[in-house]
Amino acid sequence: MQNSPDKSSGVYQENSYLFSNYAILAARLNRFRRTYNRYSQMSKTRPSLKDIAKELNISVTTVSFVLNGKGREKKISKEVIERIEKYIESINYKPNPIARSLRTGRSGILVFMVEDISNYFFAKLARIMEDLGYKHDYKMIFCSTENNDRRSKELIHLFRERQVDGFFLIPSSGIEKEVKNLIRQQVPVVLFDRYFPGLETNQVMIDNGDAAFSATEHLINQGYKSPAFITTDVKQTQMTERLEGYEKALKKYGLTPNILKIPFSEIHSAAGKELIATFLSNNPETDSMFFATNYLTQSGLEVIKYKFPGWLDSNGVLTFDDNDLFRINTPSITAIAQPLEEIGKHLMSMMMTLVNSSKPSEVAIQQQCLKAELIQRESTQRH
Amino acid sequence: MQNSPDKSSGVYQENSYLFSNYAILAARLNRFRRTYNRYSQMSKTRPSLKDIAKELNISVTTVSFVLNGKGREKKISKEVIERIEKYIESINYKPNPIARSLRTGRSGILVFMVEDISNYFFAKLARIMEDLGYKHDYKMIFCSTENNDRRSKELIHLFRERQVDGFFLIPSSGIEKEVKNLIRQQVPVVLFDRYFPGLETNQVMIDNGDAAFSATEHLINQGYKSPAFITTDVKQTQMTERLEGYEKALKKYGLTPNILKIPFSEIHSAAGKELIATFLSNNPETDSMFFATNYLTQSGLEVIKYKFPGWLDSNGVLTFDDNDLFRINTPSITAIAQPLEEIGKHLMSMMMTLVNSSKPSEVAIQQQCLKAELIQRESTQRH
DNA sequence: CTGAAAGCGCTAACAC
DNA sequence: GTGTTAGCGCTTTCAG
Repeated sequence: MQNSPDKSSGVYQENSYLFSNYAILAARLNRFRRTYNRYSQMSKTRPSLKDIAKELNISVTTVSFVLNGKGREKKISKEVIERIEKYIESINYKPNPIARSLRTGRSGILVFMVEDISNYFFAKLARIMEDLGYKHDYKMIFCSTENNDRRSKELIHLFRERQVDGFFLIPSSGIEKEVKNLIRQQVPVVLFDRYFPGLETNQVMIDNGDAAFSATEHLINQGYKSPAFITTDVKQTQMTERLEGYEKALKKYGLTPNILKIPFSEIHSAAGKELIATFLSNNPETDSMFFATNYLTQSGLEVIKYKFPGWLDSNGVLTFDDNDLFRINTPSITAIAQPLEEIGKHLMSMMMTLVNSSKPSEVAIQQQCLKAELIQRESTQRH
Repeated sequence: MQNSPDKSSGVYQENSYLFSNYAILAARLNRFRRTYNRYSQMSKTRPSLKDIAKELNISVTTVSFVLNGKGREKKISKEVIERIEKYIESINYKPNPIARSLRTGRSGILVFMVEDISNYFFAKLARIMEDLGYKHDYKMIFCSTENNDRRSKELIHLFRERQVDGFFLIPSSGIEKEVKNLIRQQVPVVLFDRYFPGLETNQVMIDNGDAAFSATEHLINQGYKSPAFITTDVKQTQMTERLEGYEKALKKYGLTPNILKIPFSEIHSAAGKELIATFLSNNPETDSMFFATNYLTQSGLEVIKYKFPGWLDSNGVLTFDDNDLFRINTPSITAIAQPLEEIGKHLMSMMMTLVNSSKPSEVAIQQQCLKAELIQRESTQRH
């Protein structure tokens, strides 16, 4: 028996190996050892599907089916379904999501990647998305890219590996290729805030150009003759469109544009504030400033407060992106408010159509362009 | 051969099963089918450890060891190590973190649970933690509990299941049991902002009582005779300590406390603002207000601006928690600033000692109580 | 209708 | 030094 009677047969060769007494005993020993370890750990480890099946004397398959609500579909008997559900309930069993992810490739997690989660606009939107995700049984996770390509790429990779089910993305300028890749690999992606002009993506934007145009027109209508535009040197759509809106309005009224571009790296620094101060000194005719983002406005207000006190008494200020404290400031600041709730709603509904499709890249491209609202406050009331 | 010669032997019985022609063939068929499926998917699927091992003609063990930097320890030859590393590099292989988590029970993720991620204080701290985590090779994820027990518990469960490696927690009042459980189960937990008086936990707090005392004393020294304290009805430590600090100072100077407690549910609502307005009307002797949190201050400033214009010209305002815009406001607002960077630093270093221990619950309890800083601004300068 | 078993990709105990 | 293999907990195909 120890030797295979027919060396030429693969089947027998395989068996001859199995028949070696040593091999058999070693295998059994191993088996016992595993089982032992299994039981000795049992007390600390949570019950698994297998445990439930064993306890109920049915197979894991059946339990799994019931667990995933496929009981009826798989024609499992009512009594069995009930018995399983009752037991699961009673021991408060929850399937291990990691194991499930490993098997299914899905995770129930959506990522929300913004420039800086501590910025008011992004933080508020994140909060809204967190609740919306919750409603759809998705967990949202957030991260800050600093509008930096390397960091964005790293984060995309990281989450991709962790099997997140979809990306809400404020893209930094150099990640077009990564975004394309995600889409090609059937990963649901929705862009917002800014987009790639050459790339057809699912996205929800606001009409930056229109909003900036109206805002500038508002300044002009209020009697300001020389509105300046304070922006950054970022070349992404959200910024270029705002600039164009401003320029278009000035052109319409035959005024001369006056633009200050602050390097992105300096937007939170003293050097950035210095640039604003210098600009204001060098352009004394400026009777109003339109800031392209809320952090620029903060810097601007600080400069005005400490270096040009009284400037606001006779001059105007207007900002893109609202903020609770702009309402409270004296004077309160006229602001272009993005419709956060609406943005969130559209983002989530687009994402849901994508995650529910087996071929997200073949879902018809969805694009939304929302209107922002100009909230007129004291800072643009001519006295 | 088909029948076991000795039915009484378990060994032979097992083999007799294996020897059934049908069973063997079915098994082989299955095997082939799987393999086929495997290869047919190959093009879309990322390379796995097994693929690498096959390609390099070595075992997965060896590759795994090298991958985890155990090459030297396991005495794997230099050439092999190099060969593996080069290949891994060349195909840009990254191990699947889900599979790794399933196996190891760890995830490389830390959770940061706060009351409301869109609140300035929490958002800023989150941003700091995100960067600190990154430095220690941990991914941070954030979520908002709304200081609500049910939600906190759900989130803790959710993340616990997902094998997060540790919790930074601002506990809501009713989750003491859950926190205890986590600790008992050897899950690293660090509390901050507030704590459970009866429970010895790893924590980093600030000296709320001292800060509130000094701030109140500052008001009194500035000549304010009747400072009011505007707080919420929340009974957690961060709030009760602030209140005590205020009361202690008033007592020291023989003044009468005047306290407004706004229900937590109304802190962001119009009703909350109404309460402040009513308070101010009913207590005309109030010559300064000390707000216990930054959102109360926002409400307060709004009420003052729209219902009591000019009030700030002769009265004072002071706030717990700083905010960029308090600096910019006119008048700029005197604030108690928490040392965010320092809090973050301590939180992370405590967490690292916990995650690096095999028995986190046996690590000596670590507690830090940091000092907050009073930043004097215009809103408390007597004119 | 239910069960057996493969396999997701990795780790690590153990064999040799 | 290196290879074999069980097993983490689940899903799902296929058999019967």
